[in-house]
Amino acid sequence: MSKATIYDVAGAARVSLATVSRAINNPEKVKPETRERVLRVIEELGYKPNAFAKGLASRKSTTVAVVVPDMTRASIAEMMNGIADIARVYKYSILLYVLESEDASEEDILREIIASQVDGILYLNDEITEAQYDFLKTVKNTYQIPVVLTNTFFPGDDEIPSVSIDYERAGYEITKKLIDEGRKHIYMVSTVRKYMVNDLKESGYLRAIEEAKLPSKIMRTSGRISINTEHFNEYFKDNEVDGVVAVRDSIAISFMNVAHDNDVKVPEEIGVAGFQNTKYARLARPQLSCVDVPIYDLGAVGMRLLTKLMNKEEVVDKVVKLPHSIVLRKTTL
Amino acid sequence: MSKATIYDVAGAARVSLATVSRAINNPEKVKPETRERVLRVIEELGYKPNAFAKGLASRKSTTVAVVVPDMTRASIAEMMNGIADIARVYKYSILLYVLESEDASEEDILREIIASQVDGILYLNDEITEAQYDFLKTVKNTYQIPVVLTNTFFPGDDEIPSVSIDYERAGYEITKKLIDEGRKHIYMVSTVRKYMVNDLKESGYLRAIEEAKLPSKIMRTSGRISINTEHFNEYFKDNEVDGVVAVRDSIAISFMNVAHDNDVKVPEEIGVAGFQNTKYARLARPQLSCVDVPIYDLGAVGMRLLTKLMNKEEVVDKVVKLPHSIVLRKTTL
DNA sequence: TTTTATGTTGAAAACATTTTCACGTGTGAT
DNA sequence: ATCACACGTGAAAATGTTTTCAACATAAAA
Repeated sequence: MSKATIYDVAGAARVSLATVSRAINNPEKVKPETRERVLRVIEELGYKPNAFAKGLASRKSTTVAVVVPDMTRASIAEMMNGIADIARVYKYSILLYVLESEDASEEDILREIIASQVDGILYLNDEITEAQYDFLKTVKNTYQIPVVLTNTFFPGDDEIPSVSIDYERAGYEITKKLIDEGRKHIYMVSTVRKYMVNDLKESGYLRAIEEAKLPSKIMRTSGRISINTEHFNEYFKDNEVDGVVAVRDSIAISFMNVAHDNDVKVPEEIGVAGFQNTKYARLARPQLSCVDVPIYDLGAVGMRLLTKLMNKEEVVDKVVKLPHSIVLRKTTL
Repeated sequence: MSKATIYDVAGAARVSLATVSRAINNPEKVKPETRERVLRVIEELGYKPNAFAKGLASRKSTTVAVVVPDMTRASIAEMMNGIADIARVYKYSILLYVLESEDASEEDILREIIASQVDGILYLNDEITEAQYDFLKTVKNTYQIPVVLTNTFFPGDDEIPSVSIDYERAGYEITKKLIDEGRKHIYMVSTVRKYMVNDLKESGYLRAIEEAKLPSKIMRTSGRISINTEHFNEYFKDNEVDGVVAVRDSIAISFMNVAHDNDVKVPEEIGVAGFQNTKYARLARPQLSCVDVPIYDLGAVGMRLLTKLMNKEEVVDKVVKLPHSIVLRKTTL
């Protein structure tokens, strides 16, 4: 019952351990005839190499660690799909580390990851502090483990490869769209907590607004729906608004719902746009215009890049920006 | 630089390998004084036991495999959070296996999982065929690896422990709610593809409908939004409907949007309810009434159950049903 | 004082592979 | 005929732990 070992296979195939190992890992180094025989025995016995012994002896794990802040975010889940698909084709297993909400002794987790002997690390946080980045660099350098950042990057440094999109430009473009519709009071709704990617979206917004010599206004909100609602209601009392770019689809929709309750028409009186193109965007009424972020691809390309690094293939572009697009639906003119 | 081994620690602390190992794993078996010394050296050297060697020697991995069909589903991601939290407290690592969309040679994946020497398997599919279930049983029995099903179960067999909710009752209750509002033409919107959990929701619906001697009607739709829309529009032409229970929040919302386009008022003319209580439900306008499924808990409890099994603790309830609730918002009276 | 039990430690075996090295054996070049 | 070389194979070392067993010291019991 309990698992067959390489000894069993060697015995049954009347060869040495070395040959069995080679038949599996370097098929070209063993005579076709013998290989056949070994493979047949392997099949019969249902033999599968023990991953621990293999990892120990070869000092390779064919496993990558994927570090995520919180699975719940729609973007993370979709990225995981991309990662998993590519991981499968390159035969890597995925060790998943979900960071603890706050206290997050991240260094400890990284140490644990190192102890687990992964061949590479995929880091999926949409925010990264300088300290974290530096620590990742030391991990990379002292342990020689490739690391790639997905959906973030560290501005002004490309030591750690990254794949993301040009959020600044996306922010610019979507804002520009509202400007071109003739809107004059366009707000950006961002988050209280500072995320690097949201910062970039804000800069893009600002660039477009300044270029058009319009007044800029950034409104910060928590992610919580009920709080948002109150918050937005205040705004409708006190301000005139005819356009909103939100950093997330869900925030845009929240806002739109409040607009509706205040009897202002979308998109006639106010144009609304979000970021990401999640399922929310199509379920909203009216359907939401937004920046489409190729989330799945972000994951897939990130993983692919990591495989190259792990194989010590040469990579030309260490910081890759995937193309985004603007999808226009019913919340803009 | 490169990782310190147990030898380095033993050398520096002037003890044998065995003592170092014990200081880590069975602290009570080593004199406090020596233990101190060893631990200090470990700290200094930044020593972390090599996971492979450890796994090989102990024949334990403190790793569980989590098998999921598709990360994108909102429920899966949230369950992962619960799983990860519990895994962390019990010091288990998570090896993630995302099943390939279709061809899914599931047996192969399970073999791979076994080779990877995990201590337990958490299976998160919302559907399970008899063949799959049988295979899981043989895995469990021949390899002695505990398996637990999360958010599914196999009716009429409790050999493999499971944690889910009573979908039949939930279906009954939510339908009953619409009936109690005086609605007479209540439809259930389910999926074309047969999922076990959806079957259960349907039975619950049918039980309530029959009890009230009302006509029953189950409408099947794909999950795709654009197709749904067309489909639902047809219904509005040909049928009278005053209530809808959908098997997923997103389907309920799709339906509601179509209702809106056909100028029928929710909840006055038609009551709508969904399942899950995802973020969609609160973002919808009007906010969706639905069955609240404790997704996070499903994951957490499933993982906890698995830890018990792995530690060979006795478990009293092999099939656990978590409590659900009905959350009433604005799409019902 | 001798025996017995208890607590602390080290030596060595076990875990299941990969990989290095050396050894034939046959083949083409000199 | 000899040399060089490639090919196919096996023996054994190496990988870094845990665990069993025995040894030793010390304390308690007789």
